[in-house]
Amino acid sequence: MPELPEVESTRRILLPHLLGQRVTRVEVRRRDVIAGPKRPRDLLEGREIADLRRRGKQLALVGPGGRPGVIVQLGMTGSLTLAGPADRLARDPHVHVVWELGTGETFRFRDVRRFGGLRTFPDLRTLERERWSRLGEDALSISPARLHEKLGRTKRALKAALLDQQLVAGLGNIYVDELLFACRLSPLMPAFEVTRPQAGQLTRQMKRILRAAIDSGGSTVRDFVGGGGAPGAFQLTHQVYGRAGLPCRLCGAELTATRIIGRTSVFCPDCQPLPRGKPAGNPQ
DNA sequence: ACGATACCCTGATGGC
DNA sequence: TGCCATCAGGGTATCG
Repeated sequence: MPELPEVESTRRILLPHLLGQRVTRVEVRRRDVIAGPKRPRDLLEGREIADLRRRGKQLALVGPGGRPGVIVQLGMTGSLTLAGPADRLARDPHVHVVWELGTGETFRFRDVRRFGGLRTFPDLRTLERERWSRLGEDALSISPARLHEKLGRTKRALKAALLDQQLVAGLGNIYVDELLFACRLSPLMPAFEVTRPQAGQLTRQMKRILRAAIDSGGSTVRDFVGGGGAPGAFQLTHQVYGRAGLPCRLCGAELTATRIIGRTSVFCPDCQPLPRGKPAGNPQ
């Protein structure tokens, strides 16, 4: 499922094909995946694509001078991929919006489960004010001090806090599990008990893991495909995600699965022990 | 205000 | 083979 690395991979693949290209036509096949005005011009028809930005797991298509701005949220199963000129092929019921470029290339928003969607804004300023200001700092740029301060202000389980996009933007279930394993921290420990050195380690490992994942084109779990339609390869290196019941790669203990805020969470009970005392919040 | 929970949705999977 | 239940989960609304 698309988290920061998958979104960034998508951005990098699309960038050279989209930047400076004029959108000749936008075909909206499913209007209800779009929030805000849904006229073709609100989706950049007739305009050039001036920028492709990312904050956390969100991508924004930006027109000249910042007008208009369109947020693309991939959700669980969404993808934004390049394709050839028009589709004469069989209609894919999960392709909801198609952009045609002056070059003859197209790109499309496809989302099977429709947890993702698009959101239009008159300009980038409004987009930033109304949506991106609500997101925490991007996981690739947050400082240890800032992360420590934010974690210190919540009693939730550490994993719940790291999944909160207002606290830090970009982490999802996969990378949080991998991050906590790399730092030997229990997903169930109270966030405020993270020490300053541990926050430093979390920050470093977070960036290391995310960068490595970006370099391998993202994780392909179920049906993520990058901007070029090819799957990523990072799932080959997962240490805990999807490995419940299997032996820990470090100590051999059986990896445990539990649920934290409704998410399956896998960790090593030996390598990631609870500091002592009780877990945070209600891990139901 | 904060934290927990329900809900949206479809496809894959497993049991019978 | 088919049918049903279960599971996956990001973001948001809503509840206490």
